[in-house]
Amino acid sequence: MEIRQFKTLVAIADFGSFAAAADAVGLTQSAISLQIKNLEDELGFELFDRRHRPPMLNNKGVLLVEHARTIVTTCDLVARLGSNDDLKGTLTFGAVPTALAGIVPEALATLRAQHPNLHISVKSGLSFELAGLVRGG
Amino acid sequence: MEIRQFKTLVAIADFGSFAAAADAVGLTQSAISLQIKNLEDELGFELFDRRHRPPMLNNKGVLLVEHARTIVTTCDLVARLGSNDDLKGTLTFGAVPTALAGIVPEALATLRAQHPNLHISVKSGLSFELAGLVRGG
DNA sequence: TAAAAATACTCCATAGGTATTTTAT
DNA sequence: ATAAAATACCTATGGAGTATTTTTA
Repeated sequence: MEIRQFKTLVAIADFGSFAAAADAVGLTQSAISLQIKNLEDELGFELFDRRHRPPMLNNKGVLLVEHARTIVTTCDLVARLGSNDDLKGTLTFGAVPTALAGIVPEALATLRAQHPNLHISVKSGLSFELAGLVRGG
Repeated sequence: MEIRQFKTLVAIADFGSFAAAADAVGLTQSAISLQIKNLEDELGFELFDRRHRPPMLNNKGVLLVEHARTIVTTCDLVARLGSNDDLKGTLTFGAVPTALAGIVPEALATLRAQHPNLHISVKSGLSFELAGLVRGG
């Protein structure tokens, strides 16, 4: 289980195909294919329905994407711990209900504690709805 | 940033020293030392106060341990998704006629295929009627 | 002075790339 | 017929081990 695999999985969910995700994360399609295969092998179950092209997330896949988002988000947060320069302005982000009820509150508290001058706005919605909002700016 | 580094970090926090953590995660002390060094290099700040022996978590280190716990916990959760037993019991849900004729049949088929032990009951009705049923339990 | 961590080096596992084949639309 | 994923093969990066040196309690 590697963070890079989770980032890839999230990218696939957000961009709709292995190839598009490859482009998004700056790797080749075959690398993405292998990452997912290895992840599936390690977990012991499939994440995609391969009878479709591009492969479609199955229900366990969808579930896993949510957890992957948690992990990737936390990593991003961690990566920003170094820059002490205080953030200002407004941050808007979306979260699926599972995340909202899960890690978001605590993450929000941490974020607020570290950046008192940052105004935070949270949108709730399902993955595809959020993706739409992002596309629309 | 690697999951293994976060596991190691948590182990150090829990066991009190690099050497003890090495033992806990089944690696050598030098491997632990390198993992932490690489993590610190990537993040751009130190996690430990080296003037103590064993090194002591500094305040950023303590903060990071919390995030590391989030990540490690989520990974453990993910690893257990495979052994998730099938849903049992009864699921009752309502659908408006349009949905009943549209996406419901296929969704139902999928759901039945994935959870053979789940009994599914469907109520038909208009939105406000269904809302009433939900309120009434 | 005795622990624990850091360093130097070596080896090997594996992630990713290129090229190709397979598959679903 | 075409676009996308899977597969095969190769290379190089870096993670972990052993042995040793440095450090602080």
